[in-house]
Amino acid sequence: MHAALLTVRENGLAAASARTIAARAQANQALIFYHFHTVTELLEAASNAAVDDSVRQYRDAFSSVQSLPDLLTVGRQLHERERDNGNVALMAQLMAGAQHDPVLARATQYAMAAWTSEIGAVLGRVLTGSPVVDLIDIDGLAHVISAGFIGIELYDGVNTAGASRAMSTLEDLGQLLEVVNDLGPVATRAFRSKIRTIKRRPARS
Amino acid sequence: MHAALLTVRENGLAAASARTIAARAQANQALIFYHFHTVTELLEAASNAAVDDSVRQYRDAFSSVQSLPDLLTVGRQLHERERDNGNVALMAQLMAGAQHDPVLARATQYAMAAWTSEIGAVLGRVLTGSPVVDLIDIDGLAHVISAGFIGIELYDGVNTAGASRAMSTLEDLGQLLEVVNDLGPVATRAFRSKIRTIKRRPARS
DNA sequence: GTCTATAAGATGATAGAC
DNA sequence: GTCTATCATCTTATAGAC
Repeated sequence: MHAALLTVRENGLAAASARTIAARAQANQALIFYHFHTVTELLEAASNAAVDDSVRQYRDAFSSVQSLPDLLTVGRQLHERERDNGNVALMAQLMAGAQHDPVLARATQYAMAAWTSEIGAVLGRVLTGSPVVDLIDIDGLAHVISAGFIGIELYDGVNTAGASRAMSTLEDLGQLLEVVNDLGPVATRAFRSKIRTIKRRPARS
Repeated sequence: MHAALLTVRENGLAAASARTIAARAQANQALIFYHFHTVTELLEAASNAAVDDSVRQYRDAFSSVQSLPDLLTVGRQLHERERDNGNVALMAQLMAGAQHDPVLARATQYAMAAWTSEIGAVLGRVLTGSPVVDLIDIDGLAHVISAGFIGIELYDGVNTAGASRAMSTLEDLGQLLEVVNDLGPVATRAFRSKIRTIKRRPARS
């Protein structure tokens, strides 16, 4: 399972054949089919275990978050570590393969559900009572963040400078929420009333 | 070229072999190598042509955009059409493959540069003078939007409900910019001063 | 559980006839 | 430019010895 994840992280899903993975593990190719039936089921088992492990590692950091600036700090640390150890690239590869493979689809559903529920819980705790929740759906925001990280990671492999700029801007958007969150009572009232006029004329179709 | 794009869109990059593409075009497999040298170079040529075509189609709509609400409307229409015709899924597949293939990397660089420069130009026109540019880098925002669409499209193949929620929230974030943009003079001043205090304590490492 | 051997097929790419 | 035929290699997956 370790060799399977290493292969996808370093060489991509296309290179993750039974023979390549087995060679990396110094094991026999036939063992993969004996233990996991198919290569994709091996990837699923390995991904699920890795996700459980990563999420468990961040549970403490998440539960200590009490404010939006806290969350931005912890979120940045988490993303940097997960990106550096290749887990985001791994997820991106699996998700691309998942578009046409039901087993990989199940694996990525599991991973995304695990992360978005964690992120959503923290966001909910930090943003309750904030004027931004009048406009922004918390659960939707958790999905945007998770999916956005995947997109930016893929972009990073193609245009590193552009991706790092995108990451900075994503953090700036978090700071924008922070600014709105901390407006004084007068500005907050103006903000809320402006939201109402926009909601009366929704841009969504 | 048409058959190549259809294959990637409908069956994924893993299925885009010379034989599969040629069969779809009712052509001979060997012709691909005669005309394009390799399969990935065929994909590059096809993708570049498709991107040029799509961008040209939207140039008029983009140039008519004069306000942020305009942009959100045009942006939503553009994304819906590009998603429905499979161009976003195509880009996502190519970008995933681009992580470990220099030719596909070149193709996706071309595509992303074409889109982000268009989006960045409109954003710049619409947001100049707005208080949000004190905090948000326009070019970075264009990259976030492009990469974000890719991520959400991949997520859509795995969790349709979650992805549609993410898309709605992305639009709500656009509306948040609109709200901030349209605050009265008093609230705008409060907003700008709050940005300054946050920038003095930057969250970025 | 782990190995060898092998089936049965797909793949990129080329040589050479037309 | 287009075709057939082919090579060498890789693929998943299984049968059967140990």
